[in-house]
Amino acid sequence: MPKKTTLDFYRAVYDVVLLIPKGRVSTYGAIAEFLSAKGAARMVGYAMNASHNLEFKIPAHRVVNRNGLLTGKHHFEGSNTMQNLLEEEGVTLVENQIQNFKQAFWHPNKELK
DNA sequence: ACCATGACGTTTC
DNA sequence: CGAAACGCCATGG
Repeated sequence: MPKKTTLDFYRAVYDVVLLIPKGRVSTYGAIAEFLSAKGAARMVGYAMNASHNLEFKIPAHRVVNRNGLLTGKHHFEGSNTMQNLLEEEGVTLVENQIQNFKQAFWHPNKELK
């Protein structure tokens, strides 16, 4: 069997992120856990950073940390690009913090795999 | 090969 | 409740 490579991990991350419904958000930890790489939440963020170089459009703005805080907003073009994109999709934000986070949180289903 | 860094998360103080 | 320490693992110098 072919062994897992980091590329496979990145690809899987993008796959999951693309599955996040519009107006919903997910977290690095949840995605990592879904990919059986629970302790590798940082890698998910790393994958997002690398996603800028890809031709695919990755809705990285739908991925936040477990607090519902837009920790990665500084990695987008402007200073509030991420927030604008989310609000445009119907997510309420206050001071880079997602309101009703529990409600907006979308968890990947293992059945989906 | 070693050390520092990071779009994270949990535990501890 | 806020800050720091630690664990995690890939990437770069």
